[in-house]
Amino acid sequence: MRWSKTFIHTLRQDPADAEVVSHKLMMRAGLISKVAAGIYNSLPLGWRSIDKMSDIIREEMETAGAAELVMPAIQPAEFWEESGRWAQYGPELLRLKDRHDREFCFGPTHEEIITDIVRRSIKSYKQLPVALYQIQTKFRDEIRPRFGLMRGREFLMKDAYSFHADAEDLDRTYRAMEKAYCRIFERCGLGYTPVEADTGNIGGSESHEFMVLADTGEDAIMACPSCGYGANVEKAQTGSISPAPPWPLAEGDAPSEVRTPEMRSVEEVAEFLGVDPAHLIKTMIFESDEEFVAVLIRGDLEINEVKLKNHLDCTHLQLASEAKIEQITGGAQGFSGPVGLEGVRIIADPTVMDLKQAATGANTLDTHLVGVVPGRDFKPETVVDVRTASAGDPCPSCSEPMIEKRGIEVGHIFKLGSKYSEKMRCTFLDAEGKENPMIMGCYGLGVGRTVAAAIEQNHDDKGIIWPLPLAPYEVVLVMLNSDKPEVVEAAEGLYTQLKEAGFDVLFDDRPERPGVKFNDMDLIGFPVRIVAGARGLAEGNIELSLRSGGEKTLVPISDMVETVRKTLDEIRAQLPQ
RNA sequence: CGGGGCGUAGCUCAGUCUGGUAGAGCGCACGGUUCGGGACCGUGAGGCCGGAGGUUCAAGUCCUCUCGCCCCGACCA
Repeated sequence: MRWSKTFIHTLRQDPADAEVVSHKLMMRAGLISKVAAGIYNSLPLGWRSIDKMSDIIREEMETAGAAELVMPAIQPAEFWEESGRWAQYGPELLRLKDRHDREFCFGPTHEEIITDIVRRSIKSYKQLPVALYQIQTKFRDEIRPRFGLMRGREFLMKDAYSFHADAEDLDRTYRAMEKAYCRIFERCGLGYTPVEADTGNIGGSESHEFMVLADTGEDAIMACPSCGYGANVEKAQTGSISPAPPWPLAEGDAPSEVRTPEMRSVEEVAEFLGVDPAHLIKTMIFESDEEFVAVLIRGDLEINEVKLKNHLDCTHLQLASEAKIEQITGGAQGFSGPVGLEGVRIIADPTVMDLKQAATGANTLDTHLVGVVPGRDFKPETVVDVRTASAGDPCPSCSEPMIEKRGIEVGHIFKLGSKYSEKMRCTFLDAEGKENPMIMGCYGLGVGRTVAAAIEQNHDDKGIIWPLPLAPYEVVLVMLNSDKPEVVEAAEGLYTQLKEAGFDVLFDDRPERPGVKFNDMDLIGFPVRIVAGARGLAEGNIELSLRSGGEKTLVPISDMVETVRKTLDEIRAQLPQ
């Protein structure tokens, strides 16, 4: 392709509305442009990278035994009503009506449709398993889209679904998908880590996320350097947390009230009372779908809302407002406690119940209770792990301290079980002639997000440094001094040769000044650069260099095709095939 | 939805506090000089100052309402 014939428009400055580096660079390099919040054009250059990403995904999906299909973006509400998600899904689901007033949605995911497809055709265990995938545009009306392709509302996703006669068979496909995902990210040259994950509102039993490691990642990951355990903080377990230090105050038969004016934070209260923050019972009032709950955690720890949400099995969960807290506890925010608290369920983290003596809010303004004994002075309805893991906590499998990393969730695989197949009666007859719901898995991968993550991980202050497999063009041929006929002749000739040799090459044939061309070349980040200019050609040479670094080499024009081939082979040799 | 910020030329921004007839740099067009790391000189085109109301002799600037965009939180590929 010739630069003059395609559509590449780079920006000199960072766009005002871009914050993270991948977003800035994708805009500046002319890969994407914005249409509305979270909605982007994929421009020719950007689309080439996305297309290459898609092809890698296709190859690995086929290897994993999945067949490609495409389902509609617009889906009738009836399927969603069948699965129960029409009511469950919040405003994130874009709902629309056709001219006959029939209800539809723009698909945020395709469990319902795929389940319908499979239930129509598959009737016997002999026809299982089935695995299907598509690469298709999704729409999720995210509360807050951000960071360009990192979290768009409209985005390209690969979603695969598998159907099985039993859990063991699902496990085989799940492992095959896990492996396919690893290969996809490895082939792109990305640093990633699979982690245990929460299933969110997709549902199911087991789930892993694939995280591309990047400081700008939106997700926190707890990882164990010694045994390799890794989990999203939302999901992360910990080994046993060290107990609170010995209680430094006198022990009584009942809690006693202490005035603590204006002291709302754990630190303030602990210091004032002369106890450790770990001696405090932090009491948080949450509002879920239909009720309020009081959640207790040790003062030095944090509540994990995802764990709590899963325990409560609710779709919405938020901290109660100040007014509600006063109404429920009878005291002001910051002075809540479990002693004498009635009318709400009390849920306690095990670390709270381990306390021998504790201090907590008295449900009265400016007052705390000390000498509180869990089990004696209050009894929670349930004791369950609702703690957020943090760096330094012991690993749940080997007890070594864990570290925290940040990552971009580029893939997420789930064991769905029979959640959808039961509701939608997607069943098969087993060898005994008995009807069973199929066991399902689903496997998502953000295509554009992975490309954005690749940039996040591969750039310098001049621009993108594409991993070869995702580069919009593997090779750029830059023609300098286009006013000199001998240069034009040589560059045109070389371009023809490179094309005929089958290389993925872009020919920068613009009559721009050298500085402009060099800067664009660095910004876009083509892996292999060939520069043809009067200076080198005077000696019969053309320059070759790599975006990733290293020296420029002078290559006789007649050897260039062979040199490019060798260079590309060397780069490819570094990547898994 | 809660909190914060921003909408002025194609892009990045000044001008808004203190009201007085619209600015810069880049880009674009034309002419000239340049030509291996975003050149220089000259000339020029380009604006309903996001939109609607209001206050005022006068509004980009003050007030009210709206729409859009960005950032922090809850959601997620």
